[in-house]
Amino acid sequence: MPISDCEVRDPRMRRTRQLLQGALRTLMQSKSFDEIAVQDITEAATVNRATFYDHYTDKYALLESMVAGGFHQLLHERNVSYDGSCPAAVSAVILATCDYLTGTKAGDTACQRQSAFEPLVEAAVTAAIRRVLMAGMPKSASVADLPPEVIATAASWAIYGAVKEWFNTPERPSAEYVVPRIMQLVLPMLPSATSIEASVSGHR
Amino acid sequence: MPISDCEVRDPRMRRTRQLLQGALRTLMQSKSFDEIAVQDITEAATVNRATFYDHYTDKYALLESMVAGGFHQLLHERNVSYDGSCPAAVSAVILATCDYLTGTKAGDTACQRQSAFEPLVEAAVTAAIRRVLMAGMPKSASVADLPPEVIATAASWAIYGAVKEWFNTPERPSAEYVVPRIMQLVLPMLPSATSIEASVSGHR
DNA sequence: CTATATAAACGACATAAGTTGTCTAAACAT
DNA sequence: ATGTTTAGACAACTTATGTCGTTTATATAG
Repeated sequence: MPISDCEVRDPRMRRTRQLLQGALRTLMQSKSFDEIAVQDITEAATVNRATFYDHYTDKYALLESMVAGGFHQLLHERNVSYDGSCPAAVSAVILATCDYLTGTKAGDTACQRQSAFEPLVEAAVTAAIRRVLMAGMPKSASVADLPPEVIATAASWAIYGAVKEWFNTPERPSAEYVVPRIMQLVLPMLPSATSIEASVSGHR
Repeated sequence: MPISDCEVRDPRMRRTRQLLQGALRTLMQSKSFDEIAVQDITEAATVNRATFYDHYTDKYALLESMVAGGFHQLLHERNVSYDGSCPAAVSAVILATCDYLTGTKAGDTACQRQSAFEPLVEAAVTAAIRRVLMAGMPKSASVADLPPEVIATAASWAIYGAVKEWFNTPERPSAEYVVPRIMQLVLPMLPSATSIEASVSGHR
């Protein structure tokens, strides 16, 4: 039973996990994810195949941890703190999701383009988005008599779904164009937005 | 290369595919999906293992086609026509999604409970929801200057995400309770809802 | 009813996935 | 510095995956 990726004290574990992640990263530049065997990864990482299973249950788990890590880093680079105010954070998260899919940030994320639509990756990304939304949400907030968890999940999936569809659009407009529009689409779902809506009471 | 599931003329193909689906259904009542090998499925279906690959590329493809079929049937039982008016259809779809996850309708769907959260299944369900939403959406409609495809995807993901989170809630309320609330959460995303909101201009 | 085509059965094969147990080496506390 | 703890290397093994070619049975058209 492999151990969680974050908070790995032992430098040996850090080392091998980084080797494995780096190997997968490299391999994904030439092959698609499901063409890559565990053996390929371990060979590229100069790590024994059995060792792989000491860290991840399978190659999907490795991919998932890479994605989660990459996305979190992307958020961090954009200074999206987990306790930021909601509307600004939402905008940043949407933009980060766009960047993540398009792979604007070379290096870390470029390789993930091909596998971006693997359902497992999607699950990892929505989970990351959800975490941000939950953090930026007033505790025990409810929009339609629904608990914050439900709202956060729905909103995170909506964001990812919208960005994904945008990404798939041929001749898609720029991220700068869609981000505010997706935000407009999603904001009504979020508690702070409702209060804004209530206070303004007549918009545009 | 296996052929699409719908419109299979040859009764031999129908037979074997039904056997395979039934076998997976049965097996999933005792094992979780990833504990099931292709060999297990074919043995239970009294079908040669090689034959399996004449129909599905792998066990995930089989699962996906089962899910899509089951969900569509569930919608059909609820008389959700693909050209129905939006608000009513949305409510029905949300309810159908709840039913699908809880497996209220025994037989077809009960077995899928355990694997309901497999990302691949989720992708199949959201795709099915999206199809309904797209059908019930005025062509070339746009909410926030976004194309209907983006809206439909975002909404379908939001619906599934909300229902999923509700389903995971310990001591969750009844489906009858959440459905209208999830609807309230999601409707602002949809074109017909915006017009309603605009006309009412002061809710509740 | 017969001929054709098409699907399933079957066996065999190569490759990949996981598992297990032992031994070695690196980390870290005292 | 030393001993205990824990991770990695390695080999061997079991099981599962996916493919191929041939043979047999069934469906359907004429």
